[in-house]
Amino acid sequence: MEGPSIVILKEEVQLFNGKEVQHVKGYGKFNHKRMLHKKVIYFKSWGKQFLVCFDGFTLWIHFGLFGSYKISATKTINAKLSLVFDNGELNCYVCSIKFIDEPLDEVYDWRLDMLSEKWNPKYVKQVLMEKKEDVQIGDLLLDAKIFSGVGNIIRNEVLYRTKVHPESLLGKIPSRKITEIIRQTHLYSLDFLKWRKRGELAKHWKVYKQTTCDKRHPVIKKDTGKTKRRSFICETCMVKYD
DNA sequence: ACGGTTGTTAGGCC
DNA sequence: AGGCCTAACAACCG
Repeated sequence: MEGPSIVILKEEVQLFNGKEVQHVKGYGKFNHKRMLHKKVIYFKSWGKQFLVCFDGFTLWIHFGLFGSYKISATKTINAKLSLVFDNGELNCYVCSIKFIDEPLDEVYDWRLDMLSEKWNPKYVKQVLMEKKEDVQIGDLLLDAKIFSGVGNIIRNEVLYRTKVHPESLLGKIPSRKITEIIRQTHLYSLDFLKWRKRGELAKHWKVYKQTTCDKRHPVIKKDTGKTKRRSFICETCMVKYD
């Protein structure tokens, strides 16, 4: 699940805002009692991390590659975590769970969360430029500590939009291009959010899982960089800065 | 039916 | 110390 999907989850659980947890269930090995009979103060997110805030601590949930959730409904598989309220329940499947005891402002820099109102492209660039020059931009876009919320779909589509090859090296990409990439992670995330809500995300993919690009050039599939994640590349349209 | 995957962390090894 | 690698998670889609 990428950042925008977590924002949608946050919107969907608003009916539990301020509500007391009646039961805590699930096979996850964590302290269930910690949430029992406690009130949810609010829900937050930082990139792909979903945060359920209680008085004095936060429940951290990450859905990773296989995770999913249901609200007031269940799947056939067992829930790792189930928070039951008097008006419904949140069921989480195949996710990572932990507690955060520090204040969230000490743990998270909201300037890096592309779907936060505090998102700051200049600051993102500053953090990005502290990285080594020979690192591939494709790898950097998957660094959740820089591009919080970007996943493999957003990464591929942003690189196609900006016409930058994923194997381009940070130190070789023109500064303006870097700024454009950063700006597009934000803009594409907003599009992702809009399209996902309409259930038409895949319809708008230009390269991700495509065999040809907009201009009908072939799109090649390649596992790139240290992250070895699937990249979709139009060798004609995209420039490799190396 | 089975290979691929919208992702991250933990831990071992050098 | 820190980079690099792998396993784990264990569902779902085509």
